[in-house]
Amino acid sequence: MNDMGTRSGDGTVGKALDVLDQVARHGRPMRFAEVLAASPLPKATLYRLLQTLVNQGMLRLDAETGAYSPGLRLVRLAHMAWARSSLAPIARPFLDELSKDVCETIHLAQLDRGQVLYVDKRNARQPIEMFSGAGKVGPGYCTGVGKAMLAHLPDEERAAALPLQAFHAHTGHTITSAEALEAELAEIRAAGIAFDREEHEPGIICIAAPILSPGGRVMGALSITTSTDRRSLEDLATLKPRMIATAARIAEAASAWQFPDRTET
Amino acid sequence: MNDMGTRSGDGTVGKALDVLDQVARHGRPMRFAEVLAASPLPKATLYRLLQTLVNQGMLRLDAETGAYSPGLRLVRLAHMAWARSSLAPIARPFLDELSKDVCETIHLAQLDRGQVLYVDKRNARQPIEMFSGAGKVGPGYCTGVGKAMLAHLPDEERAAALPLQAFHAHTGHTITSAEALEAELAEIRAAGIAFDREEHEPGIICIAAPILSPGGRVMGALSITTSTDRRSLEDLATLKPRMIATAARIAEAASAWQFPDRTET
DNA sequence: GACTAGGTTCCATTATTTGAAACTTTAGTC
DNA sequence: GACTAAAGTTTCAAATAATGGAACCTAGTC
Repeated sequence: MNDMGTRSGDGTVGKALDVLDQVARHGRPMRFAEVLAASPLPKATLYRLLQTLVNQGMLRLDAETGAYSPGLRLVRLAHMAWARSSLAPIARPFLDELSKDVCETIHLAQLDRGQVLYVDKRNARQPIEMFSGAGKVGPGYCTGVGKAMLAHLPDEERAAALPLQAFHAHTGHTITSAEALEAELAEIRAAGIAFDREEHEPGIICIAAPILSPGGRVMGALSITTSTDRRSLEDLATLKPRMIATAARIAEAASAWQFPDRTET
Repeated sequence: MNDMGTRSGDGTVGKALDVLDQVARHGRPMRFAEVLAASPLPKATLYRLLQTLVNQGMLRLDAETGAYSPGLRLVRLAHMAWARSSLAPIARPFLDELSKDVCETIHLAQLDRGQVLYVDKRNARQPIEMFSGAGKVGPGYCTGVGKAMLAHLPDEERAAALPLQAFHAHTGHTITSAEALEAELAEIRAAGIAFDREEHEPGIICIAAPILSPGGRVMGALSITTSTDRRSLEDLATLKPRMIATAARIAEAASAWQFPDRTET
């Protein structure tokens, strides 16, 4: 039972996926030398790994520039992941309804290794942009959905997730220590709702509710985001019952979809 | 020399990705025994591979049921793949414009191992369903976009792609042999446009144009789909100039976007 | 309570990965 | 255009990690 960093260590496959992540995370195509510089692996090893990944369609190697970018096979795989392992398909009707009522940006998120993974989104007015929402990642410690989810994690998992937070001070309101975050999470747990008080971006606030399974496990969270010049925090707070109710309905739909009847372990 | 199926053979990583595909392709969560039955790998090997994939977040193992489903890490990775390696972000404004003009379903697709991978979509009227389009796969030999892309593939790649086609007779109009398809592709190449004449679904027709790079390489294709009771094929054919023009503009935008900057220290 | 099928672990064997170094190609410079 | 540095590719013996048959659990069944 080592399990120290939860990350790499799973042999060749782990290394290959690390490389894949590396290339995917980087904002633009990477040349071999760039990947090499960013990786602890020796030249030859990296070279063969990249070759394999390209061969498998997980990476694309531009013939002209010799640069690597994430491959389309990922898109294919993710479609299934999103359609089957995320809350998005289940939550869709509820988000639609909520979106029609409050004309603000709505996010549906899940937790992935301590980070917020947005799986669906409704914009205030515009037609929905496709992947622009789904797949995007955000910090856990300074977003409404992130804190809502972290707050309701079992102690053990929360303890594992906190060290993964960057605690970068995006604004003057950002929580920048694990201790302060723990205190905030306790409050959130008690209140049943979380707020983002301009902790991620100045002028941007949000209210977020966790989506909890009947057994009390966090499945995800949803949030309504707005800006300080449109609404106040107090104003947002009035949406609390609405949020809680929607979260509950999503949770219900999700567990109904899972298996007819099954509570905790 | 070997290269028999272009597939697996890349050592452990290849095997792991095969397993991942297996689980993702399957419509619902798979128990260990199911995966085992569908895989050539021996029990112990498969077991460790699945463990690794779960550990890496590529698969999710439901603690209650012991069933595997695609993991959320894929969604995260795919977001980057879609945003950076697909035509979708570049083509978006052009699709929007086209969508506003002709009120029909529009698809943007790319080729992935001989299959059609839809990367974006505009519905006739409804708000866009998110992943419903992006990530979905379809057959190459009996869709407009599929044929448009196959037609413009370099000989060598086309020869590699044809054997991957299923040639299943979805309707009475489906092309069911490689020879017939080759003939059709030649025509498409000459005409510069492709049609789906109820080859995939009865009553559904479409017009599709390839998106070709300045160098003549296929980058993707776009299509307008409708049903026989709304429009005729002749009617659709009138959209040809519009399709070609839009495809050209997307190609232009894409090649302009290709190499924004070059070397770096 | 014995049986069976699904799931997990063991461990000697073997194949695969490894990585320093040599080599080839490409891009940059004088 | 020859020279040089950097990037990219291949080699090969050593070492590590993957393999898979079989034994071992565990939970559900008759």
